[in-house]
Amino acid sequence: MFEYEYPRAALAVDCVVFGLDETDLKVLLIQRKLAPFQHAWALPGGFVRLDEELDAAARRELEEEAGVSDVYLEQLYTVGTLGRDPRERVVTVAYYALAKLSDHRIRAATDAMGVGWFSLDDLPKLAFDHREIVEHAVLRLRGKVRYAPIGFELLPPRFSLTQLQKLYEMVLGTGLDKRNFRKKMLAMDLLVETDEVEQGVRHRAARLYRFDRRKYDRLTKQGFEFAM
Amino acid sequence: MFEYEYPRAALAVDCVVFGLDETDLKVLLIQRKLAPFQHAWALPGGFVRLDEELDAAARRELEEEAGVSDVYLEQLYTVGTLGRDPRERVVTVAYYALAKLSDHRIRAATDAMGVGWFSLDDLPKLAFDHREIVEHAVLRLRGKVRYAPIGFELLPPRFSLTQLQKLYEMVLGTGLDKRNFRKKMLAMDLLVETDEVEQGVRHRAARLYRFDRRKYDRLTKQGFEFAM
DNA sequence: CCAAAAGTGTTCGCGGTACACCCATGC
DNA sequence: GCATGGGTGTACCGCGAACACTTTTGG
Repeated sequence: MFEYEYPRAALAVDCVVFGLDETDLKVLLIQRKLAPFQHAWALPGGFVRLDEELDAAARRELEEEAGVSDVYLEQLYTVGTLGRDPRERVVTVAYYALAKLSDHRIRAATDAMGVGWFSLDDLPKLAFDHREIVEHAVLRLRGKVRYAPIGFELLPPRFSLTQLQKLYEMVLGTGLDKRNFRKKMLAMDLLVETDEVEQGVRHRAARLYRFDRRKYDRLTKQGFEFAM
Repeated sequence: MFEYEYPRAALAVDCVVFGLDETDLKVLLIQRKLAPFQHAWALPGGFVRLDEELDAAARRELEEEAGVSDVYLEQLYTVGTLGRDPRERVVTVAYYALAKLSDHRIRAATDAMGVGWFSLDDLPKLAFDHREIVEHAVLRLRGKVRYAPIGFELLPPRFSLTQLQKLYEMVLGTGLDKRNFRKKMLAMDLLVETDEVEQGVRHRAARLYRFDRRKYDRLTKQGFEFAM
């Protein structure tokens, strides 16, 4: 047992993991095994250990609860509303993560009972205030994807411009003009044309590109700002 | 005494309070009375009570330690780096606040030994990792002031366009063209011309304006986005 | 040859930027 | 009358937006 002079809140982390399906932007949820909210869907997360960094705790919980690793992870905000956990005061540091659903390890790891990918407009009832956290994460993603090259974290290492555009359309919730999108994206000079093309499609195969992080870092140091 | 099955981190809040002097953007610091970092300057802040919301804790500490109330307050991010407090694990939710230094109550309240306003480029050595938190807050303020009408939180209720422009120049750290600034700001149609003018200046007195929050809220609902 | 999506240029209008002088006021 | 900052307009350029057809490929 551990004793303190004043009462202390429990500290947790929760993760909103986004993944890009062929057709949809999805969120990773797990089914709770224990009360409260037993059997309800919830964000992966759990308590922070005393000797563990916050983002390490987030990654550990993702691995333990959903088998997910190697994601882009960023802190979202911290919620500590009184009564948000019926048991006791729990303050949770929320994170959002971007996973490459094209990564077969992730597909395999999350292919289990009690772990699932849900479309944003088809979420089940969520435990605690996790619904609000997801909403918040969506807004953040929407804001950030326009000013930072994080969209690429949702795509395979090699992708077509159409895939990239679809991603922006899903995240922003709007249609975009193909010619203008390509012009603007290519003009930033951050994509490298590979000599590969799409495979297994029954129409003209699209050229694949990769994101050049090196170049991005270099340009950024010179004051360049990503914008879409 | 309070007992728990697992060890728990202490939870704190810290506030970076910005204020706009005649000449400078300043940060409010307090001088620590107790170890660790006794006598060092630090951000106002303290431990969160178990029955208290996070932002309420931030406001309470501001009031208790610096006599400051009625500020614009927004969560910044949460730091929990191991070893950041030499005593034990402390996780702190950082906030930033914007205070109207024109408000005489604030000037009076912070006019005490152990409370001081410091220019950003003349900060003393700070306790803990508070220096990093301040840097982070400056970046956030710089990013946000361009896309949200929060600059007004630093000015008196009635202000001249020159004051407003100086504010932007200080926060952004760049010079701005007077005619273009006025054109753009007035074009957003969020400022209301009052019939007052600057007092006690020995040159032509500037017209004073006020920010019309109602109008801003209305326009925002219609999809308008503030940008400078 | 047909279906499906890839790929490609031009025009137009608005908004951002650069730029300099006269005016009002207090002392 | 002079010093100090207040206040104002125009020209240009670049970027974002609108918009449609030809090409490639697999079946």
